[in-house]
Amino acid sequence: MPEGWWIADSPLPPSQRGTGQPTGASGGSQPNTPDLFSTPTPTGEFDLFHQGDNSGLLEFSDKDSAKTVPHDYKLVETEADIKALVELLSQQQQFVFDTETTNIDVYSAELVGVSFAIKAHEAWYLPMPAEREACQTKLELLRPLFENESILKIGQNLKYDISMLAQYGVSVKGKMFDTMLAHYLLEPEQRHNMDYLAEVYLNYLTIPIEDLIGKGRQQKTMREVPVELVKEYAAEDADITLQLYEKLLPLLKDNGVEKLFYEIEMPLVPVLSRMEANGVKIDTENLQQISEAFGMEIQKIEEQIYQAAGTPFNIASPKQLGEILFERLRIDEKAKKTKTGQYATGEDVLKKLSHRHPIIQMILDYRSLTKLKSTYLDALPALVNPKDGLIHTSYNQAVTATGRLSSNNPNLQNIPVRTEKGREIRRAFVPRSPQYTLLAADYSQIELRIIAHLSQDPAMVNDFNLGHDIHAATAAKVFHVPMDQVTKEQRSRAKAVNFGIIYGMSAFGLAERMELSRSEAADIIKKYFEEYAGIKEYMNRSIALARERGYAETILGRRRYLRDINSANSVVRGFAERNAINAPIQGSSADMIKIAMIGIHQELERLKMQSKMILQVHDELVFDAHLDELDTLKAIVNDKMVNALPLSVPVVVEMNTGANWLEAH
DNA sequence: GAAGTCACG
DNA sequence: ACGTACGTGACTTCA
Repeated sequence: MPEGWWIADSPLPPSQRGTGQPTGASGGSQPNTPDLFSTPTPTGEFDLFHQGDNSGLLEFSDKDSAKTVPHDYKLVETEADIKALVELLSQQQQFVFDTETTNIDVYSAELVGVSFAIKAHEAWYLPMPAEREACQTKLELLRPLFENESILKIGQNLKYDISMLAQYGVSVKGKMFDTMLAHYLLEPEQRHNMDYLAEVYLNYLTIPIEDLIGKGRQQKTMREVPVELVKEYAAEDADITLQLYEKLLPLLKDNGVEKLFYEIEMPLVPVLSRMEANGVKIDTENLQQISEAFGMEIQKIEEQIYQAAGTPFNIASPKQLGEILFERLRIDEKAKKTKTGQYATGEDVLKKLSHRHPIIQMILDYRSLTKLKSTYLDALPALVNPKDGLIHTSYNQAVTATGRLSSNNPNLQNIPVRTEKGREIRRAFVPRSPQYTLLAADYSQIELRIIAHLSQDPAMVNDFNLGHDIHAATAAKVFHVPMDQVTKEQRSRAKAVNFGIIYGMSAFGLAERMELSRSEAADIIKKYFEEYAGIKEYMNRSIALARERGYAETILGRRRYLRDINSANSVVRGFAERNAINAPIQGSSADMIKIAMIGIHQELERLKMQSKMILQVHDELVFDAHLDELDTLKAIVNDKMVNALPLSVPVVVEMNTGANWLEAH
């Protein structure tokens, strides 16, 4: 990524956004697409392609506006036909492709077929043989197409297709357009699946996949479905994706997110695909040992809890636990209730009651141990891929409202670190072989640096420019003591305030978390804003701007629509206002690390390095670093992370290596 | 499938 | 007078 990043185009008011926008809660307002449905009735031309079934008709099941759309979906089977198709596609500037597979998990899926489209209402489907060698041979005919740098590849959730083809040694190259990611930038908080997009933007109901493979216990794989049916389904997906591309393309520009799309989100797709494929080595024996030890400890605590309660019960049931604590033991006469009327038994509630009865601490211990055991110790070993012995997480690029990634199956972005016992789990994240070591690189205080940059508050900018410990510097200002005389307590409180700032906290919220009275908390906040007046002004500006525009935006113009920002309900409006403060900060940080990831990936490729980027945890990147490359890798990682998105304060990256993730921290 | 809880940044 | 810090995903219980 080149230096000298751009400032987002000046935004259009919401009223000038594209007409195809689903709008918040009232997302039902559907754009009219008369051109699509005014297509002439089938001519003899279409009859040439009819297969003797009803493939020319798509009927709307639950729409009053049942319509007939003529289409032309062709099965391509013979080698001659495939070659002719490849020839045709290779002359295009762009094409849509979509893979059909036997499984949603790429690492246990086989290719079943590939569909293509280059213009609306037409598509091709190529079934692939079940036999691996034959499938590979057939795929070789398509390789030049996917690897052609000069053709734009269009798809819906391209990471899946790219990962799938990579399993067969085919790398998809050239510029890309993912309709899912395009829509994510336009409406990050809406859904982005194809069925939804087709309905909203094309007023079109797609064939439900359940119609083919069934659902529940007796679900089939795509391989077991008659090829004529798969053809209809797969070709439709390619066709719809093409039509969505045509709708979404102009909207990216209209909404000022074109650059973000082509220079960040799209280039990130193959990077994430590769990171997922790289995988992470887990020391499962280590985890199993800890699990056994935890199991015995849990059993002991369980008995103590039953003893203290005077009866056995299901400790994992918040309902039963609440009744034991607040009805049987009467630990708190005015116990807090949840919104459904149950007793609240969350950690923050229990902690405040821990002095009242010894059972409380036992329950907290029980909870933390069972959490660690079920979510990590027992779950992770079961997710190791038997083919390569590695764990492959999946990064979702279109989930969060702010532009962050999320990780699932398993989530590797919430591996324990805060408590002593939990932290031990990180020892089980190890290098893939003895020739490797783990390198962890994380941005230091990135969100506060972004606030300093956005607000240009002189005091905070100065603290960062002088390389001060920001929380200590804040404590010195708020508590009126010299920097070198700040106590741990003062620093810790200042840190809590700095965090609160990022989230748009209230005095009440701060008091809750710092165990201060509300007035003490209010006092600290008051002093904070006296010292950092620019921060307060920035927060007010963020809210005012969101009010005017209807959205908040990051440094690079990533938007989050805040439809409640003018709500008459102060609670609802308060949420939107805090989002107006937080989204640009959290989102700019997300933009920054995405740019860094793309830059690092390109360098690793260019230099044909063996080191692998394996994890992203919001402000941290983890690498399986080849020992011979360690110095080079560190230099690349630092350079790309520090220079990804220059701020008006220094961006600092901390790096460490170790024999496991815990030691690399 | 919702609710409650808790793991992370 | 009101409710109360941002963003996620996984597990368990229970209707």
